[in-house]
Amino acid sequence: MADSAPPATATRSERKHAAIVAAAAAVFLETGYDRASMDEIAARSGVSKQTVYKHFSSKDLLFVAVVTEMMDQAGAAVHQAPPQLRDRAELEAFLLDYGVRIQTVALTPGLMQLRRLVISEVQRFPELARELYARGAGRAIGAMGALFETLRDDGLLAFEDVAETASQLNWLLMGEPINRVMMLGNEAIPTPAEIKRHTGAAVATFLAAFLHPDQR
Amino acid sequence: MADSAPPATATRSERKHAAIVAAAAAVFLETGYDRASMDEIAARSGVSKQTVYKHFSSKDLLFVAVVTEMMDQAGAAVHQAPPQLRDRAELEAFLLDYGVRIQTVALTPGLMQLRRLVISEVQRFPELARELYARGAGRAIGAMGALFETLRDDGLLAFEDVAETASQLNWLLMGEPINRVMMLGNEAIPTPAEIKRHTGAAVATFLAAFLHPDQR
DNA sequence: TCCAAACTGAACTAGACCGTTCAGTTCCGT
DNA sequence: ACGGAACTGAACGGTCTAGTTCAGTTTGGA
Repeated sequence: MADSAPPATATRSERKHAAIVAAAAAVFLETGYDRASMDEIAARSGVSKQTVYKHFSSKDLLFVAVVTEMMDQAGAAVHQAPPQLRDRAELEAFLLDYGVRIQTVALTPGLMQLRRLVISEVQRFPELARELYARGAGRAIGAMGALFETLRDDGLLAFEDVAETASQLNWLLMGEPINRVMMLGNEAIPTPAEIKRHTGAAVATFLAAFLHPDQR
Repeated sequence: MADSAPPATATRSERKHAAIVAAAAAVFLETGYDRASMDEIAARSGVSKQTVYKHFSSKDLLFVAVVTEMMDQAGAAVHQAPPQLRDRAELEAFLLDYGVRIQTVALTPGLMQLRRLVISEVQRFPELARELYARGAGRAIGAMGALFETLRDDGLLAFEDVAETASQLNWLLMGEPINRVMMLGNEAIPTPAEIKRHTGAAVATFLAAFLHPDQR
């Protein structure tokens, strides 16, 4: 019910460890930290409670380990190499592709629920929220900023504040859907067609503001 | 410790009612729904537990009443009449003022914590989250869209999709700060100077994209 | 093959908390 | 001023949970 198929070659202890993390992730995401019961996590792992406490000496530590693991998995799906962009058309095509991709990856039931979970425990586990922010918006904005500086050098973009500019693109793309889905629930996750339309509008606004005058 | 000075002219029952709501708001905001204890709410209200249950027959109902009340109070602080804007300079000045004002009102420790609280209970009380979204971003975008249509009629703005355009302004302004503060905590609330700078950048981008060509 | 480490299953401690109850007191409208 | 409604304070039932303990079983490396 909560397996991610750990390799059968692992030792028994490793298999149990993975099963506990997987079951705990499911239970925490479904019920939140407070209502998640260690007994249910043990039952769903197919493991005794004793064993759960052998691997994770408290509910707090298990929670931190589980959330960190989920962030690792989510982060692994996002990376990509910086592209070579020669003119306005290539830039626009890249931004459209990037916008669709980042929304498709981020607006996932699991990631949105993880976000809600982390926010709901921001007081008790502030370092988890910091980490999620750093790996999400922080990372995206940083990487985009680096790309923008080369594009400015190439005379494709014109702007003053890199961080502000990259942040504006990010929130033109993500602000509306991420906040709507957070509040209205995962049923409000946009369809691919909606993502494409919204991305087109956001990229148009961005280019109207930051495309270098020579490129128009 | 949690009083909002209910008028002394009210009946005893009304005073107790108000005290319960105020104390419950504080406790729910501090600890979240699950960890909030009815005993502590009663104690902080200066009221017996029996009386709490006389006014609110369950923790659920008390929570809904308290959150609704907080949303009412927050919503009352936002309204304003649609302005008359004649040229580019007036429009720009209005947008700068609007941007600063909406951020100043929304990026408040109480409102941010209310947002976290509602998000953390989105599964159990989806109607509260829907309501908060409708009264927050939904209302702001709707009102701004109505204004934008008159500005288009007046030849000040040029755009295709009203809702998308109003949403873009909203998230250019609010996306970055609201999401950063949600994750990094209320210590990350921007200073007035930061709000002003960020608003200037957002409004510049918006006008670059949507100011009518005749107005440049 | 053998033994230490890991695991099982179940019981148990200790505490929190919702919602109820009760006997007695205070308030307020008529 | 009086009677009913609201309130107090404390206790209690019932349920749930984190974490521990224990006696016995399984596993896997040397």
